[in-house]
Amino acid sequence: MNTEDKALFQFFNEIGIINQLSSALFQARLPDGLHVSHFAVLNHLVRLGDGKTPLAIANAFQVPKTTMTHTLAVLEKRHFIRMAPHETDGRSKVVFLTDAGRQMQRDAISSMDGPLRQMADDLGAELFTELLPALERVRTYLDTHRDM
Amino acid sequence: MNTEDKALFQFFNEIGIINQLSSALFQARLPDGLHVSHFAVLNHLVRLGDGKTPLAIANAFQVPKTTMTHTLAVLEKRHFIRMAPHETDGRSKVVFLTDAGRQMQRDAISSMDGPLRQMADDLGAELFTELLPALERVRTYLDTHRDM
DNA sequence: ATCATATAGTGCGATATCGTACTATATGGA
DNA sequence: TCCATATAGTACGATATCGCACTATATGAT
Repeated sequence: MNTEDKALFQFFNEIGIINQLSSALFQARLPDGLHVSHFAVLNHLVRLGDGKTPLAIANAFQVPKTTMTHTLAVLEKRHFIRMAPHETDGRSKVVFLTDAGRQMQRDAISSMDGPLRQMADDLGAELFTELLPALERVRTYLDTHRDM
Repeated sequence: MNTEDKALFQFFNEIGIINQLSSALFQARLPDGLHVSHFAVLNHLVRLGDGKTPLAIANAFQVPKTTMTHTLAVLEKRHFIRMAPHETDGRSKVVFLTDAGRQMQRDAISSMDGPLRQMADDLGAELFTELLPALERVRTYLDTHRDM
């Protein structure tokens, strides 16, 4: 492992730790025992629109479809989403947000408002905005090289 | 949620996705069904030295101590580590790497060599080295503001 | 139209993660 | 010394994640 490799290795190490710390932080703030993975799905549907198939959502998060089946079952039991049969594909389903689901997403977002603002104050929002383009490059690359 | 908050939110979103994608990538390459969390502990002990207590390791990864108990039990069953009583504190233990554990860490490292080099070639190693200082700032901040 | 193959979703079992409660030991003050 | 409190680790149960196998439906070739 040469110097370049070490840098990349350390990069993913930092990513992992930041993910762990920030997830724990968000988790502690989320209302009503909502899990981060549940919020992520609600947020995805709000941002990109609902009516997506379970498989499409699983692919978006790069998790196995069995995992998404479980997550969606929890969200449905809590009445944050509802599942309908797919219009043209009898094998498939489509996922819709309920009013309660949209409300929960808003509540979750605002529950994170405090920590986010604190971080922006302490570290400066530029730090994050400047990192974003590079992170997006890495993310896009990984997304298109899943079988590397 | 204002524009600054949105940038921070998107930042942590990117971090989460990159973590998911890179973990999946590493996981698929790790030898012998080794889990990423197991490798992380072995790697930690190699890099920072063994003889640490389970609690110290749990704190380093910011996971609950019960999680670390489980992880260490798996590593011990596989003979990658051994646990010894603490010299001066009867409540505590210390964790040591075995030769097999050190060997497994080396094998795991080299199993990731291919993808890492590929990424360095495709994206440029500078991309990662330039991001590192900022990421370290964020990580250190989160680490010292766990109860935010 | 038939059939081989691919795809969407689920059931099930294994493992990882985590919260709560418990035991054993340590520590500091009366 | 005695005791209240804090700390290290674990047992146990709940949930999340994931791989494998299965069913139902779709698609494409003949």
